[in-house]
Amino acid sequence: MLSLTEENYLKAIYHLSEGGSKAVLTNALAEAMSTKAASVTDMIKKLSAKEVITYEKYYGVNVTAKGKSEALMVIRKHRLWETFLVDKLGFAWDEVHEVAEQLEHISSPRLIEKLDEFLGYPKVDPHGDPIPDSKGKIKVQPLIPIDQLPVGFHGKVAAVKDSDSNLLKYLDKIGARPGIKIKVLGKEEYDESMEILINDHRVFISKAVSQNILVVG
Amino acid sequence: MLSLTEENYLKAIYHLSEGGSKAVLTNALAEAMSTKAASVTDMIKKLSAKEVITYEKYYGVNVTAKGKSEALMVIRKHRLWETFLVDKLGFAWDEVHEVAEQLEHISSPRLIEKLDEFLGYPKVDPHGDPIPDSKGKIKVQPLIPIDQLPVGFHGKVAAVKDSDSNLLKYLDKIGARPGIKIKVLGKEEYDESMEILINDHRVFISKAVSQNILVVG
DNA sequence: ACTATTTTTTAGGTAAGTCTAAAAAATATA
DNA sequence: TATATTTTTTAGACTTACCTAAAAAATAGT
Ligand SMILES: [Mn+2]
Ligand SMILES: [Mn+2]
Ligand SMILES: [Mn+2]
Ligand SMILES: [Mn+2]
Repeated sequence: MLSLTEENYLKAIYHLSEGGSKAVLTNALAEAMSTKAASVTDMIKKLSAKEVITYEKYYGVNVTAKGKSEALMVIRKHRLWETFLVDKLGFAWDEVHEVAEQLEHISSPRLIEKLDEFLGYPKVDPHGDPIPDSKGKIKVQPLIPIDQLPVGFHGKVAAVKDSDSNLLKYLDKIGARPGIKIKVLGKEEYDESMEILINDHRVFISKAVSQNILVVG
Repeated sequence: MLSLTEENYLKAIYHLSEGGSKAVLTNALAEAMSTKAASVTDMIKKLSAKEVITYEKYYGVNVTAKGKSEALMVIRKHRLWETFLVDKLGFAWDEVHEVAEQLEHISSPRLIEKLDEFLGYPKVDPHGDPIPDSKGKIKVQPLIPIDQLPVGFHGKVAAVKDSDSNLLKYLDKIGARPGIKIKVLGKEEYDESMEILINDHRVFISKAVSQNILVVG
């Protein structure tokens, strides 16, 4: 149905529309896809013809119900493969994203159901991101980056941003993994750095780090 | 280096050149790729430019050392994935080929080494085909289809042809799997059908079946 | 309200991989 | 050897996904 490229565009549109209720704009999508606005306009016409998005000229695009379902299937595959790579093959969590970007396009409903079963029907991927079930149902929890939390807050790490490999390496080093207890010990107004208690260790982290550690809101 | 399409052409050329020492002809390749001769001519120019084959106009192509190595890596991936699907995910051996055709193009040296380790460094895939090692070394045993064997021969099934899903379903039903003992009980000259002893059962099989069951020559 | 700037779309073009139809080369036949 | 047939290549065209440059629409500034 959708080509590999179309799947990637649709996934990007879905992610950009998460949270915000506004339409996804051409330039934002071009930025996300590392491509040019003209290419985006070409592609959104195709996706619109395939009825996975609605498109109004100059006003951006919205994902349809059909499109959301297809996007969630790609995301399901991505996160199941990441889980496989970490849990079964022993990959580090900072090594899986690029490979999962390829594996998410393998087309075989049977494969993904068998993989899900093999992994024990995981609810979240190695970075704490929820895995949509076979019907496309996803548990959306509002997550808050810890840089926005007050001093004294304590809870558990729910997820981390999985975009940057070097960030993930550092988060792993300080023990900031999903499920780990975390407490905000202090905040520095000047540079928005903070001191946290994690894994029974006091750690100072900059905002560049703290905005990538998420707790349930 | 090579695109998905180029990988598929190269693999087909490699398979067509196996056994025979002659150059692979345009029409044979077109047939194997389910495409037209004109498309093949275009592609072999590209593969020749990338030095994975040598090409002489009107006389066909040959795989270079570099090309053989690249083809064997694709075949290695295909067979490791088939083994994963059967051994770990519980696929039947007639269900894996199409999915492996997709998975063989995933590009990640680390992934394939980890997968090999996870599977316990298998020597053959579910159909008995040898899996090239990480250096591209493959154990080539001369295999003979049992329709060419004399009455009275006994040995073990080494491999089966994995091309047709319905054939594989039937072979599985009569128990013709790699490693199973087999004996030729009788041959009928008229239609080249034969009676074999397999799995302690006498089975009559037509040539269409017997030419797809292979033993070590 | 009228420019100026930014954003988006359109126009036209490229590369990969495919096709059909026609030309060229190789092979088979008489 | 000359002709007929088969095989292969070339020519020209289509689709997908991309690009640059120019036009059009929307937004911002005065
Ligand atoms: Mn990821
Ligand atoms: Mn992830
Ligand atoms: Mn196969
Ligand atoms: Mn096989």
